[in-house]
Amino acid sequence: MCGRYSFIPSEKLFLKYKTVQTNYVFLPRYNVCPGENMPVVFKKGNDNYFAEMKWGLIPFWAKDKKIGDNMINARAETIEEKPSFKQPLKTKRCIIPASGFYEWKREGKENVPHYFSPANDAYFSFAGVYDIWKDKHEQDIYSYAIITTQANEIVDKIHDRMPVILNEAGEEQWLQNSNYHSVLGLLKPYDSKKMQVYQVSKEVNSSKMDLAEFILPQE
DNA sequence: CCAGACGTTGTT
DNA sequence: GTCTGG
DNA sequence: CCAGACGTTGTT
DNA sequence: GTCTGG
Repeated sequence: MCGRYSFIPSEKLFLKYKTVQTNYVFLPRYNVCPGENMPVVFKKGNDNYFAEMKWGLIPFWAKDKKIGDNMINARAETIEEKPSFKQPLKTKRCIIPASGFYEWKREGKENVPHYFSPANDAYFSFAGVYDIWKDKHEQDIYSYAIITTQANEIVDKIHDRMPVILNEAGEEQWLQNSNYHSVLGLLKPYDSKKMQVYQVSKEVNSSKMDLAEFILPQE
């Protein structure tokens, strides 16, 4: 899945993604929810840029932008076949930087949130696709979906799906405007030794709250 | 041919 | 049960 | 992803 | 826009 994540900005972002620096204002976020506007890295020409995009991919041909509410994730296993994702896969690949992500473990009637974060790095690079939709004023609306894959050994204890996370070598390959067949191999579960997990407060379940304590281990 | 969908997740 | 809002 | 709503009328 | 189902 991947329906919530965190994003704690730092100067490292510009170095890591070799982006052209802009006036983009980054705010620390501990509970990013579907539908929100968040920074995403994409390539334009030979340069990488940050752009603010809405989480939930609205296909360029959509008549109603609400279709994007259902497009927060794209399954790696079927992304090539899906009308909403096949064209973005070819020409509109992007990276969503994240400090960590949440997955819920179903325990009877309870949903128990767990937080996954990098063991060493500052950020995860989620593999994503985006699209550009025009609203009634011909304004470009950018939106994105996070690609998911089967869980690795550490995530599998909590949940059976996880976001595709790119390693350093994969990041630039994914953004490059190359034949998409050559990057499909990147859509694999991440090395579980490069991440950690712990249970966190159920307060994160409420999308209305966004507190730094959400990413701390629950005692 | 036209009409209608276009998605993932989890749960049953 | 299913949709909407965050 | 989870939480919360899910409806209409008339009156203030 | 493009595919599927009827």
